[in-house]
Order: sequence, then C-alpha cells, then structure tokens
Amino acid sequence: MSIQPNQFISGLEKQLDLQNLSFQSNAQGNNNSITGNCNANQSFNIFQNRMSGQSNGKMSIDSVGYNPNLIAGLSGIGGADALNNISPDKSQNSIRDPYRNNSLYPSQIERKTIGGMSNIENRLSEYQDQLFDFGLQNQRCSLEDTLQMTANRNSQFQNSSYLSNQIYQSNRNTNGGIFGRFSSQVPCLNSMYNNNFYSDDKSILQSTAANQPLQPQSYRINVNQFGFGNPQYIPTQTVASTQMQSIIGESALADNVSMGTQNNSASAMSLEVQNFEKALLDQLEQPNRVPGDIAEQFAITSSTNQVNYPSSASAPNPNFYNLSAQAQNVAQSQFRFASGLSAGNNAVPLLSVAQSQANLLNILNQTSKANINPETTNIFSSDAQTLKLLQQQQQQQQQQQQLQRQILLSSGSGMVDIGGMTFGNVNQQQLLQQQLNGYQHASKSTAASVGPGLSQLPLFDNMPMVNVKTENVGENEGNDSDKTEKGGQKEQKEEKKQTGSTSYASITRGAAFSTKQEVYSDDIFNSLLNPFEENQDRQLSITNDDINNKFQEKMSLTSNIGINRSLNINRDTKKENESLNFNEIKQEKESIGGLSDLGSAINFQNNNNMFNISGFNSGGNLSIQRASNLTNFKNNNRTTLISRLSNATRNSDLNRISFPTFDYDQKQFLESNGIPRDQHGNYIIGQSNRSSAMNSESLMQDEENERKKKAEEIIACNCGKTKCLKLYCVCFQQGLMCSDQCRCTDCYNKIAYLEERERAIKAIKLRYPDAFEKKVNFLPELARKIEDAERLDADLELQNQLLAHKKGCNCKKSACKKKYCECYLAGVKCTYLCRCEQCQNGKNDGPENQGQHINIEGQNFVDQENYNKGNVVSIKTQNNTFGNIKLEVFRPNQQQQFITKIERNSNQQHENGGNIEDQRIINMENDDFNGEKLNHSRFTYSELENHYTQRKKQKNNNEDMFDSLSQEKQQIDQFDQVFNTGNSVNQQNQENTTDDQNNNQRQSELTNEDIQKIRAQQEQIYHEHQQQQLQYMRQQQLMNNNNNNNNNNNNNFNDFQNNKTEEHDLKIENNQLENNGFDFNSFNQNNNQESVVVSRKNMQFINMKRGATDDNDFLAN
DNA sequence: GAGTTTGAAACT
DNA sequence: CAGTTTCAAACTC
Ligand SMILES: [Zn+2]
Ligand SMILES: [Zn+2]
Ligand SMILES: [Zn+2]
Ligand SMILES: [Zn+2]
Ligand SMILES: [Zn+2]
Ligand SMILES: [Zn+2]
Repeated sequence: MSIQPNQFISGLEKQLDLQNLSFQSNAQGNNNSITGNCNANQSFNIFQNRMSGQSNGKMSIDSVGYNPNLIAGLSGIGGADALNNISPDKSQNSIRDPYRNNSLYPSQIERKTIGGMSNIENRLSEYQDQLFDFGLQNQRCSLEDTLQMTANRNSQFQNSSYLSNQIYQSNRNTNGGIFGRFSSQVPCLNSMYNNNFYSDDKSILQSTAANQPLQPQSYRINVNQFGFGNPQYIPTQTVASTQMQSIIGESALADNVSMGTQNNSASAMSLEVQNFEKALLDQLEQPNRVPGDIAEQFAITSSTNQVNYPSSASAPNPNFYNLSAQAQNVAQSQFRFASGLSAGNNAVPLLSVAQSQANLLNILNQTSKANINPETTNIFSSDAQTLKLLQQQQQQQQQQQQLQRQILLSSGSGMVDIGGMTFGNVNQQQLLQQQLNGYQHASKSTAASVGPGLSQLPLFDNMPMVNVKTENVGENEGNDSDKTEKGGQKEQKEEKKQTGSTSYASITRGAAFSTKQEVYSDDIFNSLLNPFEENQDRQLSITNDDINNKFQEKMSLTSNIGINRSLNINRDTKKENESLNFNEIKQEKESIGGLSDLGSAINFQNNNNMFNISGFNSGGNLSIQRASNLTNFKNNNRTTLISRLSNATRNSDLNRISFPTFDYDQKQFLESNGIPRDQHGNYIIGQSNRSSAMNSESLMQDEENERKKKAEEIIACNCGKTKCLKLYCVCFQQGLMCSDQCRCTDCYNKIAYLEERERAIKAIKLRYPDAFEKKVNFLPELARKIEDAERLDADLELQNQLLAHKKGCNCKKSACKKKYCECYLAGVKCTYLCRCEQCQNGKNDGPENQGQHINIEGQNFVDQENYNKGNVVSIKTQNNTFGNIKLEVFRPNQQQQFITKIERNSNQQHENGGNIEDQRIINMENDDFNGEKLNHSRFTYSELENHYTQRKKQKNNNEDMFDSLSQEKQQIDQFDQVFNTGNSVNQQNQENTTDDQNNNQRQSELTNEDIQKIRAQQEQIYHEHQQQQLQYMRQQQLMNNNNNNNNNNNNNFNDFQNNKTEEHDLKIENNQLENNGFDFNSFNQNNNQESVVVSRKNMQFINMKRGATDDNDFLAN
C-alpha cells in the first residue's frame, strides 16, 4: 500500500489511514470488520457500500478495466465471430458466450477479429490511431511511412494468404501483446513459429522426416488448444503429446517439443493449468489473506462482477471480505472456468486492496470538485459521479485529439472528404462548429485514408509534392483513343522525350488531384515511395502553432476539390482542370458536400469524374478508379503468393491459419508398427471402428452391419442457428422433418411450419435441384464396362461396388476413412469423381494413375487417353443462389485447381430459345411446383418468421371470428327462441299449452320492452359482425393482391392464401392418418391412433372455420 | 462431456 | 470471380 497521506486533499473532516487498513472476516462471514487506525465505522460504511457496489448493478469492475488476458479471452479474436456484433451495450447483446456458461456477453467487450475481411473496421481505426500517433511523433507521415508500417504489421504474421496480408491484428496485440485464449483462429506470429511455441518442434520434425519440408498436418491454428502468445502460457518446459510420444518416443519429452493439448494431462498446457491452480490454492489457504495484485483479483472474480462462492458452500468463504448477499449465487469465475479449474473455492475478493485504496484516493481527490462525500460514496468503481468526471475529462481529451488529428490529416486547402463530405457542407460545418467549438472532424474515411488501399491522402502543408511531368499535365496519356485521334500530339510527345525536355510541375498529393495518368505514373509513384530522398522540402514540419493556425486557414476555405489552392505552387491549373474535366466545379466557393448540391464535389464524383490517387481505391463508387496500390500489390504478387499457398508450407489453403502440428512418415510408421493391410494393400487402422469400405473381405458383413445400423440409426439433429431449414441439418437434408429425437432449437422443420419449410425447400431446390435426392448413384459408365451384364444383374455386391457419390468428395485431411467424407459416410468407395487427397477409400488402388481410376474387382477403369492429355478429370461444383455455378477444375498432375464459374446469364441458350438456366427454373416450376412461380432463391429467417407470425395472426383472427360466430349463433338461437315463443305467447296465450313450462315461465317474464332490448342487442351484434366480416374479407383480398403483385418480393410467398393453408391442413391430416409422404416421427410417437382420429374430427370442423395450423392442433391431442 | 477437427454449405 | 465464414456433425480423449 503506497498511499501517501499527503495526497489527501484538505477539507476532509478526517483523514483515513489507509496505509494500515486491513480486512478481516468474522466467522459467519456476514459482516466484515475493519481494523487499523482508521475510523472503523466510517470505513466500514464506505467499504460496505463498495461491496454492494459490485453487485448493485452500477459501474463495477468492468469499468475499471479488464484483465487484458480476459478481454482477449472473451473477445473472439477469430474472424468469424466478428459478425456476431457483440455490442458494448450489454443490454443489446443477445449472444451467449459459451465460455462463460452461456451468459450474455458483458459490456465493455469488443469483439474484434484478427483475421478475415470482417476486420476492416477494426483495422482502420487501429491503423488510423497508429498513423496518427506516428504523425504526431515524427511530424510526418509519408506514403513510405504508411507502407512501412503496414509491412511491419504484416510481417508479424505467418499467414500468407494474400488477402490476409492486409489484415492487421486487432487491439489484442497492441494491448500488451497478448493473444487471448478461447479465440478461434489466429494469425500465426513469426516469433511463435520461430520460438516453437506450438505443438511441434521443427528439429524433431526434421529429424524424423529428414529433408522433408515442414508440411502442415493441420492448417488451422486453434487457440483453444494453445495458449500461445499469452505469457501465462508460454511454457518453460513442454511435454510432448501422447501421440507424439508414441510416435517419436522418449525424445518427445525434451524441451520445446510440444505444448500438447488441453486434453493431454501431460501437456504443457495442462501442467501450466495445474501449476496455476496449485499456486492459487496455496494462496487461498493463507489465513486472512487479502488479494494480492490485480491479476489475482481478476483471476478469481466472476464474469458478472459479482462475488463468487462455491455453490456447495454453506457459508461464504471467510477468507474474503465479501458481504453481498447477491453474491451467493454467481457463476464460476471466468478465469477459473477458462483455466479448467474446478468450480470450488470461488470466493471472491473484489478489487485488490491496493486498487481499492487507489480508487478511494482518487475519489477523495475528486471530492471538492465533484462534491462527493467520501463517507457515503461508494468507493468502488461504481462511483458514478467520479467516473462521469473522468469520462468528461477523457472526452475533452479525445475531442482535442480529434481536432488535432483532423487538422493534421487534412490538407492546407481543406481536403476533399469523400467519405464524410462535411467540409463543404455548410450545414454540416455549422453543426460541427457547434458541437466541436467550431472544429471539424475529419471523416472517418479520411482519417483512415492515410493508409494504402484506402481513399485519400491528406495534404500536409509541407508534404511531399509530386513532380509531374508537365508534358503530361492536361494530357491523357493513358487514353489510347486520345493518342489515336491526336497523332500529331503523340509525335510531339515523343519528340519531347527525345530531347529530354521533361519538366515537372508541383502538385500536391491531395486526393482529388489524383489525376489520371500523372500521379500514377511510375515516376511519381516512386517518388511517393521515396518522398524524402530527392526533395528535402517535402519534409513535413508542423508545429503546434501551425496546427492551431491551420483551423483558421481551413475555415476560410470555402471550396476545394482537393487541389491545394492554398499552396503557392507552380502549375498549370487550366490544364489541370481540363485534364480533370473539372469545368463544372472549378469555380471557387463551390460546395464539396451535400448530395443535393448538384455542383458539389460528391455529385461530381458520383458522375465518375473523379480519379483516384495512386494506391487508393475508396472514395465511393468510382467506376473508373485506378487499381489501388494494394490491389496492384496483390496482383503483382499473386503468382508468388499462390505458389506459396500451393506449396503449403505453413499456410492454409483455407483461410484458417496454417501451422504444422506434426508430420511423420506415415507409411514407415504403419509398417514399423505392424499395421495390417487388407487384400488391396490398404492399411487397416481401427481408429474409427469402421473398416474401410474397400475392405471387401468384410464388405458384405460391413454392409450388413451398415444397413442394420442405418435402420436403427435415428436421424436427429442438433441445429441451433438455422431453424433446421438449411442443408446443414441432417433431418432436413434427408427430407425428413425433425423429430422429438432432435435437440434442435427454434426448429421450423415441423408440420406447424410447413409453409415456411416448403419455402426453404423451394429456395434450396432452386439452387440444388437434387438437394434432397440420394447422393449416391450408379455410375453407368462403369456399369457398362462390366462385360458380363448378366452377372452384373445378378450380382448385388458388384452393383454395390458400382455405387458412387454423385459429386464426389473433397476430403483433404480425413483420408476418406472417416465419416467426414461423404463417400465413406454413404458407404461407397471414392471414385474419379472425387477430389480427395491421400484417399484411403479406394481411389488410389492400383499401381498407376492414382486417384484417377476406380478399381472394381481388381480391374481399373480410367479414361487413360484424357488423363494422359491432362484433361479435366473432376470438377468440384458449388451452386450459388443466383444460378451461377462455381467450378473448381481439377486436372491431372496439376496441383492448383482452376477456378471459374458458369454464369446464369451466360449465352447458353436452351433449345427452345431461352436462357438455359431460366429454362431450368421454368421447368422446375412446372414440374415440381404446379406451375407456381418460384421466387427468389434465397430466403431469410426473418422472412420465415414474419410469414409464420402472419399466419398465426390470421389464424387467431379466424379463431376470434369463429368464436364470435358461435356466440352470435347462440344469441340468435336464444333470441329466436324468446322471440318466437314470445309471439306465440302473445298469440296463443289463451290456449294454455303445457309444453315447455320453463320456457313459458321465462317467457312470461319478458315484457315487450325486454324484447325490444334484445332486438337492439342483436342488431348491434349483427352490425358488428358485418363489420368484422367486411374487414376480414378486405384483409384476404389485400393478401391475395399482395401475393399476386409481389412475385419478386421476398417477403411474400406465392401461396400465402388462406384457402391454400386450409388445403395444407387437410392434406396434412390425411397424410398423418395414412402416414404417407410425410415424416411424422415426432407426432406419431406421442399420439396413438385413436386420439389422432379424435383430433382429426375436431380439426376438420375447426379447419373449416379457421385458416391456419398450429403446433397445438396436432400435438395437443 | 468437453473440446477439437472437419469439409460441406452458405455467403459476399 | 474468387474467395471467406458459418455450420453442425464427426471425432478425440
Ligand atoms: Zn436440424
Ligand atoms: Zn432434426
Ligand atoms: Zn429441427
Ligand atoms: Zn472423401
Ligand atoms: Zn470420395
Ligand atoms: Zn477419397
């Protein structure tokens, strides 16, 4: 505790000696006492407040700061998760964090990715910050600088995906250089690789597989598996995984062999966790201890900022000064959870004492300003007022920074801000003026634009000027037609060049001045790359005064299009304007911003009249923009990068990060371990308990078992995000509805959702017409090659062998001998239709042309001629939603497949004249959907949900109507009874009939007045009913109209008609009874036949009256 | 049962 | 056009 008494501000009634403050829990743990030299009561109150503060929902530990480890651990570095949009506003988050017992993501968590395109936003702001800092520090930020910084960042990664090379690491790295755990996929740092933080040891690898380059066993790094990057998990000693030990023997125990996996109890990871746990427990057992440092405190603090107790504990852990009653039922701490520690002993200190006291001191320091009474103020971070003050301070600082940034990044002339377009927009200016004391912000895109691949360069006052060849100014060198038309000029140019009369005009690097050819000429580009070499005057020198003055300058500018009018540079503006065709906006005082301003720069830009400076490709929809520097870089390096990828040393062919795990001579291993082979020479490896489909000795037995297994096999899914309406769902894929065996959530693959389900089926069938067909079929060309046709007919086994997966598989890592492989899953051999690698499922049988033939009973079939020619052997296809087909063409002896596509709008004409794809859809509509027009082939979940809600609503309406009708009928009956009887009473009163004494009795009580009342009531009811009916019919009509008029509207279904729904319902019922055509697993299992019949009777009546179906209609009985 | 690996499906 | 990301199952220990 290093609190200095003299740090307390004066004016406090009492000074607390925090130096000797300590805590002690009593036995019950319900009250804490505080001993020391302080005023115990006051301190107690303070700290009690503070205690409750942790669970009272106010600001708490999150606001103080997360352990970066935990932030990283929570925040999903992996690219994919970034799209989950975890909100900093906890209340907005609906997403559950699997690493925190599926609790909601807390606030203050930013999910940022390292990898993947989804990282763009993060990268920009981060990079922007970096550049800004750089600019402030070095007083310059040239293109060279930006490129260098980019390269620096990229060089940290082993990821050689050329797209990924643009990706910057998220803040995780900058915040202490720590990768989190529990992230998915992470770029691989060079240092990690070089220092062998991973599971493999390069040297061992090399010694076991001499002269072999590192080959990735797994291309994907899963941070779950390794704690790499996190200093806590950098092992001092590593232990080989058992797998490695078994393969390479005792040497695996050497240092730096393997970090192993979490599951490996001998792995470094496990050891580390054990050590950690032990150390933690040791500490926890110290009596009356208080938490040591912040890390420890965080380590045992719950994710909810509440206080943890073990659920089994009868009383709070007396070791901690925790009083909160709410704290009794909190989840295991995230760190313990994350560390795989047991759930016990989770009693929780909150802030460390040191931190608490520091906070208190802080508050005390703030007291006079904030008018805080330290005796009653929660001294935890939940001190809202204090925080508010701090936040205000921060905001002011940020605003100041923002201003500086904006000025720094902006040109002296006021640069063109394509993204934000605020500069010339008077209204926006005024708005900003008010908001920011008159200062403008640079737009985000502008600020971000300092980097390559982005939009615009800012103009610094003394930033490198580009020397442009005057001969090019005003000329359109890059335009061939120009040259052709002006042959004379061309000659002139050549002459100029010959005479060496090239001269330069200085123009700025400002965005809009990125004229077509000049700026992008090699000379200029090179000069941009080396701005300080030849022209020392390019050196940026901005003083603080300059920055302060710049705003005034800027405000005096009313118009610019990026041409630096404020700089006195020598150039031919007339020619520039001609070249740029800027006539329309060359007048000064023209607005830049504002879409409504026809003369504005943005409007001009929208007309494709603006050009990009070298290397920047943003700035809107510039259809004739130049390729960005980055794009060029990619293009230029593509060959190299592709070859790197195809060599696949450490990089993935997927975007999952490459990394070697372990490589060994599999064959040697198999041989030396005496792994048996089958008659085809395949190694029989019993990992999967399923013998290979190629082991024909046991094939029959296998297949028999298979069939049995399949018969017993319950197809059930566990889908969570797709409503069981995508092919991901096994039930759906098999054309089945989900059953009660499924554990899916939010499932729409049920009868109640039949319409929505059919919608999904339509969409998918549009894409994959055979999506719900069998995936396996005979290969006719193979069958034909069996000479003995009669034998083929008779030989079921042979027929089975001729079955093949229609599309073939694409397995890379499972050797087609696990159920990952669709061929293996289907129980068929791989064929030449497959693109699998290292196939052990039959494709590689035979001595030659491995992978390009199929072996049947020892006989090879291969199109030798085409194979030898290197012709296409197999094509992987993937259909997209718009009828385009992505093709990956695999050719013999070609490592790199050729990727192309068939476009829907290609010139392929159907024989009857139409487009072949259009015709396919028309045919499908006619054949499979009774001529009904198929809508867009994509569907959204919300679309389905809306549709279902609509139906449900409709159903409820109808139900109301039905009830109303029933009620009405009842009343009419009653009325008729009364009325008729009343008449008869009047007419036949004298006859004294004895019928219906009760009625007579009641009727006799009715006066004429009563009857009139009832009449009036009935009229009212009838009136209301009429209105209702009218409304109902209008609704129906509206729906039908909508439906008919919106064939292209995704939000409407063609069959969204009430009568259709009725048909569906009846059809369902019939089918349910006959158990024909639908899968009613879920329902029949719970319903005996009798109750179904009863249900049907009820349903028929109800369905005549109502329009829609509901789960309960089918399930209730 | 929890965590990891996998390749097809989906998406842009 | 050429990828990246999502997904739920299969798999491992
Ligand atoms: Zn499902
Ligand atoms: Zn299911
Ligand atoms: Zn389901
Ligand atoms: Zn396969
Ligand atoms: Zn296959
Ligand atoms: Zn295969």
